Amino acid sequence: MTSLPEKKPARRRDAEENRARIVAAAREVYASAGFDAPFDAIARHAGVGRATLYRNFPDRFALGAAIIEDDLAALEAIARKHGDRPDTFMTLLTGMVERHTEAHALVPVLLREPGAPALQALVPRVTRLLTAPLERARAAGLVRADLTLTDVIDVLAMLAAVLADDGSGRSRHGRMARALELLVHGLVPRAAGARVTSRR
Amino acid sequence: MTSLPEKKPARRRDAEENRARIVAAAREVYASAGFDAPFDAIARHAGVGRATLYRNFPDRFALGAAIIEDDLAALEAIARKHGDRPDTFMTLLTGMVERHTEAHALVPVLLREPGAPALQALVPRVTRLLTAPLERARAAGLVRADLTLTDVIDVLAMLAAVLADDGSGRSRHGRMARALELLVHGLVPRAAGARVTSRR
DNA sequence: GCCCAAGTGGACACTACTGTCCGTTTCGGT
DNA sequence: ACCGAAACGGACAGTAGTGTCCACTTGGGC
Repeated sequence: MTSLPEKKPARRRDAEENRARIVAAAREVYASAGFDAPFDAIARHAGVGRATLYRNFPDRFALGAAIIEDDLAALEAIARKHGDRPDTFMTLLTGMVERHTEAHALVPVLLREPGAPALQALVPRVTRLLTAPLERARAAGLVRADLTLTDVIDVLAMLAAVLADDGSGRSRHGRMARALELLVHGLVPRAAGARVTSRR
Repeated sequence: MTSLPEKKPARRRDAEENRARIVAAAREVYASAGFDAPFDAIARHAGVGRATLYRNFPDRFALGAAIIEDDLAALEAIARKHGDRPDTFMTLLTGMVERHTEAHALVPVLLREPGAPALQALVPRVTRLLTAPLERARAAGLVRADLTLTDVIDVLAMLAAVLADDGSGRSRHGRMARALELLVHGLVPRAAGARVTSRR
């Protein structure tokens, strides 16, 4: 069903270029103005008309999906390259922080969008990317034994939360790195017996 | 300057009631529809006209500030009650999770809003609430020695991030508690030497 | 019980964004 | 170089939210 070679009607070169420019522009605009940024602003920033944008991406979710797909591909490449090593999981986590995080931060934000069919299609791919590395990291004792995939999604959401500019002048990268550090090692000292006494 | 007793022009009873109803409604609407929820929806949910809402709160930030002020007062009471105990800091953190978190979650979200004069006025109050307990917790070794106030604000933002409904059916409370647990104890096992090798 | 100031909420004009339509331009095969 | 198809982008009408105005209602001092 996916192997029909005669399915390509041959895209025009300029159309392909425009598509790429739009995705790049969307990256920047989403990063600076948030995911709710006016569609129009993205078109203007990309130097195309709004109609062109709509022709390529029916709605903002499709556009978000395109961005995420790029990043997902990059992360999958990292995972492939690192193979079965038990620290692949941590590498993926830090990889998201390392290579500037606006777009990756969309992953958790968008995955929990209810009415976004284009995005739900990506969920299994994210699952596939993370499941095996997480399992191996757990087996090797690099992460706590009770850490689930759901936890990881939430962790990504938490990391995304510190992306918003707080006017403190600290770079996004610096804040992300610090947040990851806090998350990985926890708020309490390693040796301390402090615990969360949420109910007696 | 604040001690003029003749400054009260005597509010009317029904006006006071409406104001309270609006704040309560805003709590629910913000929680379920997010901080960007239409002002109109809040008015309708409170059973008042939009003009009444605007008369009480010139913009959504003033309304947000009113909500936060309530919660802040509650947390200040907790802090006062716990006095100098070194675990007051953790109690404040868990307190936010315990007593349903929609509104408290606004704290970090709103504190980093750039154009929100009504909110910036609350910053020193938040600072005052947290500084001493944090210091005492650090001194007692209950939290890591390098934990700063800025970190704590980011932690609050991170906790807020898991409030968004993810459709998983897990309760907000449950997710918050889990997120706090992860944050407090970290992703790596207590004994493990795993570290974030973000740059070699 | 009366009256006026305080308070109310529906109506209105305004703005920002959305999504589509259509006349014009550009690509690429011949 | 020519031509048809593909792609473009400005223009347009529709919609949702905002903030204000004003004729009407209500509380509370007298």
